[in-house]
Amino acid sequence: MSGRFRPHALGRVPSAHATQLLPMVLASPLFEAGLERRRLTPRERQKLANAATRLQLPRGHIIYRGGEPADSIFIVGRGVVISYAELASGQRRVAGFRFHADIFGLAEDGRYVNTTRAVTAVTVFRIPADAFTAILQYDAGLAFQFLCKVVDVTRQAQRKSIIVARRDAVGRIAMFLDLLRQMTGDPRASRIDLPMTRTDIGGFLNLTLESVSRACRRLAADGIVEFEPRAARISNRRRFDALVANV
Amino acid sequence: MSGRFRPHALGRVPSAHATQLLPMVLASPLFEAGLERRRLTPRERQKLANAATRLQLPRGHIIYRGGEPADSIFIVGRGVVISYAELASGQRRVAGFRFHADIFGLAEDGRYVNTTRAVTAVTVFRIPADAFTAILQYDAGLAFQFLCKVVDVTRQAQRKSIIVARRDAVGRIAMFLDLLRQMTGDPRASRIDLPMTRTDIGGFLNLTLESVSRACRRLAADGIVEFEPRAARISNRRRFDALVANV
DNA sequence: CGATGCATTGATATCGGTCAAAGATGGTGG
DNA sequence: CCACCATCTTTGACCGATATCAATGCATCG
Repeated sequence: MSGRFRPHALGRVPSAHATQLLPMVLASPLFEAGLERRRLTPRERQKLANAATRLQLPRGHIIYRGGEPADSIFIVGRGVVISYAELASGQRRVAGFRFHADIFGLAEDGRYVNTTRAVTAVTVFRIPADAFTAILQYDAGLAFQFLCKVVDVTRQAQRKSIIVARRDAVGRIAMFLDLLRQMTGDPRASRIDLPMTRTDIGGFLNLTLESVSRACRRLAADGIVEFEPRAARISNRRRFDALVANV
Repeated sequence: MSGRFRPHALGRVPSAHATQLLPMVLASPLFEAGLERRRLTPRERQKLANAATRLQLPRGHIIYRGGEPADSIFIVGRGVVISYAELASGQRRVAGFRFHADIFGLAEDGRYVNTTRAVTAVTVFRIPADAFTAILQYDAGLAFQFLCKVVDVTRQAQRKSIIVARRDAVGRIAMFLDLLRQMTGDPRASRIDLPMTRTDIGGFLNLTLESVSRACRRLAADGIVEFEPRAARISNRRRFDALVANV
């Protein structure tokens, strides 16, 4: 989707939050031609580490709330973080989950958009927005890494919109598991970590927690996915893939 | 949502572009001071016009299909364009609608992601991607305009996700009308153009065309919105706003 | 070991999907 | 200018799936 020419719509954008602009720039045809795979060098890693504060947070800890002034960006070191908007009705629209090496804390109009909470005990690195901007300006390599990250944001937003468009709860759960598998580990792995609650999953998929529970039980009853306390295991790959592809 | 560090996910992107544009964006005064409203100057307009081809297309014309090699970007001059993905099932997931001055034709891996079609008779301007890139690199003003546009993309994607999360068809239609009003005209106007079909609206809202029709009729029966052939008129502002806000 | 949050299961109601058919609209060509 | 045809819209009947309300079971952590 695309709006009209409305420069003022940007509002006041502190420099750090300019980073939000970049994903779209990258998604544009300008950059369509080619980048090879690349990893952080020790030097780049060190640069980031110097600017960062390491935080150890317990499960359930609120990292920031939507609407608060945004002065830092965060990178997940270990654990899982959930990002959600709280609606007037009290319902929570879950925007997504953040895993190892994911960046979060992008802002709009100088304030955080969503609330983020530690799903598990987590280690996160906090980097002041201005320091982060400064690093990116003088380190093309890091800037590039960052661009890769934010492009992923749009990609996953698209994927989410396709998942939620499905009507059947079972299909949504299957696609959700598939999404998690792709984000957190080996895309061909059969075991998938599920540290979040049914409520959180429901918030992401627009389902009630009861529907999530029933859909999971049905997948188990049909011999497609086994559920362990905080994980899922695909027991029938063929039927699982068929379910996921059935869009 | 944010993915993991997967540089290769971008596909093949010439590093030259990424490294040049990023510092430029970050270094620009835009992100230091906040931005005031700004319009295309005659010179900027001329620059774009020189690079563009003007196309007159009839209603229903397919501008490009998802998967085709992407070599140009487009700007809507007059009329409305729809952007959608065709799923394996034959269903269409409508990503959004493009109006006057909207840019579309963003690509992934060198190919268009969605299919775009003229909802009405349209005038669109086609600009080769490389020419467009060149202009942006040497014209910070235009680059800024472009950034404003693409920021709008994320903003609207978020809004769509909230709309689709609603369960009631009537509420979704109301929010959709509200969205259209904000995009196409005076946000306080009571009359809203509706050039797209019920099927197209349903594709956007994840509803069948019958459900769209019923929801519209219900809004009419309740005296909240009147529907004319290709437009809607809000007859009870208070109740309409309450419906929209009831998220 | 008790308490608290989370998951499961059941009964019922509601809402949108599906199938079907008729009605309105707009565009085209005679 | 009018008639016809294609497309879009409205309306109805029925069904199925999920939300909702309610209660029980289960694990995890002090």
